[in-house]
Amino acid sequence: MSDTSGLLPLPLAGEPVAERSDAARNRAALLGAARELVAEHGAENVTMDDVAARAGVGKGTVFRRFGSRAGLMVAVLDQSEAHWQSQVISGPPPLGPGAPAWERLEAFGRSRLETTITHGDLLRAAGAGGSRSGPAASFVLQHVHHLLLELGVTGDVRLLATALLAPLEIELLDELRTTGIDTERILRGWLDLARRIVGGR
Amino acid sequence: MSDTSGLLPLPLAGEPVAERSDAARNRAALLGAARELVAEHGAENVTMDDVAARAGVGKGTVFRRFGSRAGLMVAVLDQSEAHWQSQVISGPPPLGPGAPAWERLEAFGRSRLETTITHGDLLRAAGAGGSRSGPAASFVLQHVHHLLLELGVTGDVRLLATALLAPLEIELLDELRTTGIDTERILRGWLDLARRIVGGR
DNA sequence: GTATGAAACGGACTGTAGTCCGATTACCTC
DNA sequence: GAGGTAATCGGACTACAGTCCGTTTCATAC
Repeated sequence: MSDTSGLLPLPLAGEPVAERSDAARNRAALLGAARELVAEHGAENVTMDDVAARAGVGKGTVFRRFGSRAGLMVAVLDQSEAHWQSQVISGPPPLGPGAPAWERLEAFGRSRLETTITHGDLLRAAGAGGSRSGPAASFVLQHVHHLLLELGVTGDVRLLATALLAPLEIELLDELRTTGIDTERILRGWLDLARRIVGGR
Repeated sequence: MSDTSGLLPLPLAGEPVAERSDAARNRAALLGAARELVAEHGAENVTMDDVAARAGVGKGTVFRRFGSRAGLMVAVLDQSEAHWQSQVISGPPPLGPGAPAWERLEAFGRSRLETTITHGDLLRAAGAGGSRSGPAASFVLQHVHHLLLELGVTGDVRLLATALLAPLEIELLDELRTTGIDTERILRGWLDLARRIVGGR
C-alpha cells in the first residue's frame, strides 16, 4: 500500500503499465524481423509464421504483442514513417515549418501522396483502418488540422481535415489509378479540393 | 467460322458471353442463399461453406461465380441497394428528381449516410473496395457527378465527386463514431464539405 | 538466495478463404 | 439422337490468421 520508495515503475498516466523485459525484447525482435521480411518480400508475402520464425519466438507471442496482422503492419509502418514525420516537424520548408500555411499544405499533399504510394503494400496489409490508426495516422490528422486552423478555416475543422485526408487513402488511390487516372491528375484534384475547403484563393 | 444463323448467343459488346443454364441457376441460388444467411446471421457470420451448403452446390462453384467472399458480398449488396436506387431515379423529391440540384445533393448525403450505416456489415464484408466496386458503387458516383455538374461545378468533377464520397465510406464512419462523433455531426460536416466544393452558398 | 504470483511464452489446434483437378453436364453440330 | 467439346461442378486439399492453455520466466518481497 504505502509507497515508501519514490523510484517505482511509475504507473503514471493511463495505460502503459511498463513492459516486462522479455516482452520488450521480443517486441523489438519481432518488429525487426517484420521490417526485414517486408523489405525482402513485400508486405503481402509475409506471414505471421514467417515473422515468428525469423524473430525466434512462438506465434502466440506475435499476436499477444501486436494483436493481429494488421496491428503488426501498423507498427512497422509507424517505424517507416518516422523519417517523414521528422521532415514535417523540423525539415526544410515548405514541408517543414517556416513557409506560409498554404504552401505547407500544398507540400504536404504532394509528399503525402508519394509516401502513401511508396508504402502502398504496408498500408494495404495494415487493412482498412490502417491508414487511420496508430501514431503515424494521428500525426497526419493532427498536422492537417493544425494547418487548416492556421489558414483560418472555420466550422468543424476536425471533420474537414478528415475529409481532406480521405481521398489520399491507398484503397482509393489504387482504384483511381486502376481506372487510368495518373498521380499527377490526382494531385491536381486534391489541391483543388484543398483550395475549396480553405476557401478564397 | 461462317455465321449462317442470325440468332446466335449474341456475342455483342464486350464481356458478357452468355452464361450456361446451370451456371445461371447456381448464381441465382447462391445469391438467394447468401441474402438469406446475411439476413439471418449478419454478414460477418456467414461463411462461404454455409452459402454453398444452403444453395446445395459445391464450394468451388461459389468461387467460380463470385471470385471471392468480397465479390459475393458486393453482389448481395447490389441487390439490397436496388430499392434505394429506384428512389433516386424515380422516387419523390428531394431525393428523387424534381427538386433543385442542391436540395437533391443534401437529400443524397442524408440518405446515403443512413444507407451506409444500415448496410454496414455488408459493406465491411465487401472489403475496402466494396463500396467502390460493383454497379451500386458506380451508380452512386455517377449520381453525385451529375449533381455537381448541374450545380455548375467546374474543374475535375470526377475527382471532386470521388472526394465528396470518400468521407461516407463505412470504415471512416466506423472510425469517427468510435471516437464519439455522432451521425448528426457527421452529416453536418458532410454538408459543409459539399457546400465548400460546390462553392458560394 | 528463495518463495510466490503474475505475466509472458510457444506451438499444437481450429476455422475459414481460396485452389485444383478429375468427373459431370449443357449445348451445338450433323 | 449420337457425338464432341468446352464450360461447369464439387469436395478434398492447402495455406494462413487467430486461439488456447499447460509451461516457463520475470519481478518483487522477505
